[in-house]
Amino acid sequence: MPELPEVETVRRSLDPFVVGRSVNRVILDTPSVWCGAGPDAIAGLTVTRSARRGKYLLFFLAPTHAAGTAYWLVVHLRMTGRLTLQDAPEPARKHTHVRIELDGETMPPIWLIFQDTRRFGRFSLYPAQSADQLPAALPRLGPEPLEPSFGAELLARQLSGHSRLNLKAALLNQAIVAGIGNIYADEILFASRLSPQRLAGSLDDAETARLADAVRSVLLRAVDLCGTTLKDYVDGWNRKGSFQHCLMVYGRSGQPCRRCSLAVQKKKLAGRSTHWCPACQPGLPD
DNA sequence: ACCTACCTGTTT
DNA sequence: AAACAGGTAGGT
Repeated sequence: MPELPEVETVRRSLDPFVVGRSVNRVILDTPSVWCGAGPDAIAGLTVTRSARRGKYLLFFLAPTHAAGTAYWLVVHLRMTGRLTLQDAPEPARKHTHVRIELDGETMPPIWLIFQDTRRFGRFSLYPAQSADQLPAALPRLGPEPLEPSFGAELLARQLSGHSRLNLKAALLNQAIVAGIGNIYADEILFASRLSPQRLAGSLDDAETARLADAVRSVLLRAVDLCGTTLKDYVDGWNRKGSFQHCLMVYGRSGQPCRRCSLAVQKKKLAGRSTHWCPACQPGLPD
């Protein structure tokens, strides 16, 4: 489900409703989804901030007493995870794994519910220094593509150690750029007019600039449209995204390219299904 | 730089 | 029955 635009949309939808509330209790229906410090550690702590790094969603949990320990709660939704809010207590359903009751001082309690059909998603809890310093335990992640500092120069630097990697694999590599997954990698390459088979080391300056621009523009537009709902993805209030109506190549194999009408191709690359237009994205012969 | 495993559900 | 699905960790 969730690439950067979807995770950012979930974060924005949850933030105003969870920040300022404290954890009443945590019900861990599926213990295997929880890593690091145990869920009991956050009882009584207050959510003071949400953040996102790549596809990771983070909540800072501050103690009410100065002597207490603060934590980062780090959530990764992987393929089919959903993090939603419910006004009423929600009984555990088939794929419910975590339920957190949050209390506001004057507001009635609200429930943060984690559901995940495939059970790939994870909650990780780490003792924290400060809300300004993200947990060091996150895997090595490349730059945030929506930060102002991201551009052709930074992308070229990130790609420089991977000249023999094809562009599809490069965009999927979270250590090169954080947050891009299978849908947006294909859409970014289409917008760049670059073949997914091109090698990272083969780009000239103009091509690198086009790629960097497309990374930003595609992800920004997808955030504006609240992400892509193919099947499972919804935001914190069960609302679907609408970027699925804007897809140019992903999921369109055999259909005419929306720019030139030639049939969109599909093949497995970097272990993932990859969609591209052979006319708009000329590259190596197959 | 690749492969498989992790899971369940849906599509071919 | 087999392939496939928004992702990543861990193996070779």
